[in-house]
Amino acid sequence: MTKPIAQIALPVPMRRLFDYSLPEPLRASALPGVRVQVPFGSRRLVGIVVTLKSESDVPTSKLRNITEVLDSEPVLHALHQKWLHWASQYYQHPIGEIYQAALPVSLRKGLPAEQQHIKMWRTLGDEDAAESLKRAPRQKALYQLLKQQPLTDAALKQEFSPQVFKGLEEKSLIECYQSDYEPDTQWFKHLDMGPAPRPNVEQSLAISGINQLYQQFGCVLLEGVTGSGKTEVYLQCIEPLLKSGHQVLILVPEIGLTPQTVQRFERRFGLPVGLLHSGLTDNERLSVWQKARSGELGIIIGTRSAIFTPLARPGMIIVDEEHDHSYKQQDGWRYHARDMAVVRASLENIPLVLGSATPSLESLNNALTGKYRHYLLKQRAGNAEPVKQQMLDVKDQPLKYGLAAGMQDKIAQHLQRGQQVMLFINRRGYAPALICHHCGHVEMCQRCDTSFTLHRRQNKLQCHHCGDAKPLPRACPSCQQPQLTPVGLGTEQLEQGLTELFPEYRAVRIDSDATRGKQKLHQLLEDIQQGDYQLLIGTQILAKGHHFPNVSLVVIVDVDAALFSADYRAAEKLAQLITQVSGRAGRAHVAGELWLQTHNPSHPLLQDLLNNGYQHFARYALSERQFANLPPFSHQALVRAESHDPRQAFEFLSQARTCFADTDGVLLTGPLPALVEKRQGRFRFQLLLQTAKRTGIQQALNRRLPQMESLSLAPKVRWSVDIDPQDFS
DNA sequence: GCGTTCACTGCC
DNA sequence: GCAGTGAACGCG
Repeated sequence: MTKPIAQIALPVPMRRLFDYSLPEPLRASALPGVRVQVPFGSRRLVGIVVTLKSESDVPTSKLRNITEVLDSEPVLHALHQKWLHWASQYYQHPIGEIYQAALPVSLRKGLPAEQQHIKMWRTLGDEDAAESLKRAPRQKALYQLLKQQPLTDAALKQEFSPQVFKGLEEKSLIECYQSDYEPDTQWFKHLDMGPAPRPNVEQSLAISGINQLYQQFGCVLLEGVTGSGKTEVYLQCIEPLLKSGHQVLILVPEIGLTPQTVQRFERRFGLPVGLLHSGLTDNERLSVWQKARSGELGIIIGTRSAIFTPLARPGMIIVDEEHDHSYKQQDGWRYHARDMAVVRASLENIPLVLGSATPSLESLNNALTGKYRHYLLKQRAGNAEPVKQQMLDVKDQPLKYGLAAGMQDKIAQHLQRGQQVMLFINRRGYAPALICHHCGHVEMCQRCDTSFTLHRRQNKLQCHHCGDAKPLPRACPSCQQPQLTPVGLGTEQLEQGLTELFPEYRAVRIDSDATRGKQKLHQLLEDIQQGDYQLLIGTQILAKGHHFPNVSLVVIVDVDAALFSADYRAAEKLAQLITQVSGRAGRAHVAGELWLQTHNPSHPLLQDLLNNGYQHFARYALSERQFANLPPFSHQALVRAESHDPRQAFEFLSQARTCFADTDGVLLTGPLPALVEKRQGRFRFQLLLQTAKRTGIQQALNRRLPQMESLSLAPKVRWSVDIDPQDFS
């Protein structure tokens, strides 16, 4: 007997499913995992069938009919659904929004999920009209190509401009038609792989260890210093999987997706690689999604949300640079793609490889306790000299553009040797504040209660929290005196300062201001490789995924802020930055150096990192976390709340706290103001929950979230739950 | 007297 | 999240 009720996940922020009745004609096609269109209030929404059942708790009078079934087969298979339900429980996030996040935008809107037709071009008429096209060489070329055989629109558009098609179409020489789409899912039967280099001993160990996990769940932490050949390990683990027709999903950080990496995969395996990143249109995304689902693509490389890509024959998931913070979604459903990958791999029963030169303390702990297999790659290819890391004590030293005299000399030396110098400062703009020299007034963003950053290049003041900008005032808005002085140092000022100090060398700035626009970053990086610039100034962007063989000196202008940050992860982040950039610079015959400017050269974390390296530092940092009972030795959830009236958000969290008062094993901290207390006109507070066991958080929230939802202030303030918070700002 | 804004509620 | 609802406020 077919069941007449369907439970539907709808894209609304409510922690529940909705029951709909299935009219008789739709019963056969409404399988779990298909999309349906339903009436919801006065709207029409696209939802997903979760389960079918015979009865509903909702009175029959309230049940409405499903309007339409949109798919002939499920867009999410049973395992995928199970995974999303786990996520909904783990992240305590509404199931409908999770289903929504797991689908490409085109499918959320209700567009067809199957690529049934493909746009093709063919010639018209029996005679050869090529002669008549003598004066239009492009049209002639296209015509002659199509005379041989019809070709797909997508392939032709790469080579011919739309005008060429238009010209031929108007002469009635070619036409466009729809052909049935037949995916090639049997690519693995005719593979043409390139040669693989011989791995070294460490690589061999890792490769054979990972390959033991064929079609079997297991997590592997591949801890390899930069240049130790992590990618080669990936490649050699992927090879046997592709040969047996399995697919591999590779996650990379947001900016790490370089064309070189992709090319390396394509060349080695002679297969097209599916790419998923923020620059794609909705249709391009859908196309990769479809080809991954049908089994047409062997390799899919993508950023955070690519973890949701369905695979017909999954073989392995790789998370490259697993420590990278861009894997954590920072709004809405705050999932961590690496953690989602662990659970997905376990459900699909396939191996997961986490690779990093600077593993997160979470993953490292799992490796050290034996939960993950652990392989170390310590040997740098070509026996490149490790970069020498040193500190420059800047106490009592006059600083010019943030640089001590000794540092300026060092920079000069390296420049004179014809090498490049890289300088890091994690602040964009010219200066983080503009102060009136006469009355001390500082221009503040009214909505965020933070000082405006001075952007001299664009002649404006900008708030880095809400993006609000205004023109540079000519005089102090408070006392009308004209002497406005920049305070502090940003990338723009450092660039200007270095140009002044070293006028005979060219400086370039790499930050999100300078690299706005898609190809800008790649162009600048290429120019740097070419040696067009000798001084490279930038924020974190410069540390991610790019190698600069001609850089022999790296300067981190100020490390002190991170050492005394309220964020307990700041030291870990700094250590990762220092280690990552050390690996990015220098090559075999150029001895590289890295210098840190600090007022605290005796700081134990710095000492440990510089004397003993990241591996030692990370183990020390872990013991500190254990001592302080911080993650990964405890588990956290952060309830954030914000409101225009500061009392409401605070009061809501105070009441929330009382909801947990008699919940055993939950340590409560707060409500405390957020690190950025006011943002976009809203006052922000947070309440931290901490438990010893991972499941303690879920148990506590399962019991107490309904109570919190029914608090009178709950609908009045904006609030959300962040499981495993990474960022307390 | 009516038009606009705003908080509030239900959505299956 | 969002649309429909009614109460509150403003204006001539």
